[in-house]
Amino acid sequence: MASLQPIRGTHDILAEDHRLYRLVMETAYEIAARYGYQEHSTPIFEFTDVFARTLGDTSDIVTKEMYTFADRNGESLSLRPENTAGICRMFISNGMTQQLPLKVFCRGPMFRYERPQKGRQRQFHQIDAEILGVADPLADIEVIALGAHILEALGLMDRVKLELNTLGDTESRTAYRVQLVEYFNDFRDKLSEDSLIRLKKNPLRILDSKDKGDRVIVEGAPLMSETLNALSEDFFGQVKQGLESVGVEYHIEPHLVRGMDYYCHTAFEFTTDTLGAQGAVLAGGRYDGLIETMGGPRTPGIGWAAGVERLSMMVGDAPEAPRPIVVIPVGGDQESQALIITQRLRKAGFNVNLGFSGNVKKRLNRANKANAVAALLIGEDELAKGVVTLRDMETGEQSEASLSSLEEHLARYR
RNA sequence: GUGGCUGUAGCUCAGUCGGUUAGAGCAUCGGCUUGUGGUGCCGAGGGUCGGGGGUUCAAAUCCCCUCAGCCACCCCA
Repeated sequence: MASLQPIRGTHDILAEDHRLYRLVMETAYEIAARYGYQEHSTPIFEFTDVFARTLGDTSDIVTKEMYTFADRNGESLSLRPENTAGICRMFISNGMTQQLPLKVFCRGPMFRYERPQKGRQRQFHQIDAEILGVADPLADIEVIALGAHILEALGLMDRVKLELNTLGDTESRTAYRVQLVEYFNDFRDKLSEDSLIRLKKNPLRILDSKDKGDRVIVEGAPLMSETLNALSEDFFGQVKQGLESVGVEYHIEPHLVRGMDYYCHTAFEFTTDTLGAQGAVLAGGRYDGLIETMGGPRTPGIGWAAGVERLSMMVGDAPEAPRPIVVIPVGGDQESQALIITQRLRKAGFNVNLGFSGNVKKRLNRANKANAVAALLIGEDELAKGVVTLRDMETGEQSEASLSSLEEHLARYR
């Protein structure tokens, strides 16, 4: 039994879910295309280093959630836990520096070894939008506006809230970090165990803690906004202003930080309270130093990722499956004719199903279950007259349709 | 990695003071209708009671282990 189950945290995506996922992904893709983003794909696995070096050795994703294994050459490989590192690697590998600014749309499966729960699986799917090569806040504004546009198109805006923060540039963040450590050091005996570790490795993340005790302490912590240098403050100001000018509402969330180390300046997250404990629906930020860290030319970047399963859960209902016209040979002798007609109609652009076996009753029954719009009954009598019987499956009305002009008779079922 | 709840037919679920062949609804298949679906009537098939071990004359029911699902912590999309 164990071997016939899918691996924990993975599942088969059946037809209905696929329709829903496609709706989400296609909507996102089409809108991104309007903004000039083109779809790219990177492999679902990379040298482990691609993720380990970029995500930072403090992130949980790298330290305990990656599927890492040695291939037959002993090379350490990992299934991608997110897409940004891969995109930056693609940018460097393909020498795409001449194509800047580069707007990338991606979609595909990601893998994280986590305990599954609502809105969280070990294999899940993300859509992704990134702009490489634009240091200007206009890029931040565009990328966030794109995210908002997609959420709006999916009808989710009323259940989603945009949280916005800045992490500042390196100078501001370093200064802030010093302040934070100083502040939290006074509460060493009161901080949660996790946060004590964070204090050493990545103090900013204490701000994000859900521990009740921590939260009280965090209340009194100094704010990033107080240590921002002029440049960072100006940058953030432009982002906010730009968002206002295009009508994207946001809420400043001073404690919003990012899990990955490579982020700077703008950090944002569209969150919801409709997905249980999983709040983040579409989240991202600016990562100006990332490509350089990987060994590429100094190239700014900003982007976001969104969980397809999470978006789908919020959208709720899957679109209906396409409704076919069903071709039914009345007897065995008409089967070859039925096949020819079926194929002819398919080539003419109709959605057509040829029932595979059984008498008329069975085939009609199956047509009904397939939610057919119409059935074409092809029997001896019909063929003798050069017609088929066209049955509307909604009304039950039947009429004769001449074989020569079948396409016209069926026009309304297209 | 930690904690709570759950696991009986394809699906949703009954069934536990342990006791003969484990039930229902829906779904499936067949018939009433050998050229006509959706509603009706009749009938049939389908279950290692998640898996393993233990207690017992006897286990779906009690105990232990394990796997999986859900939810939460954690983390994040």
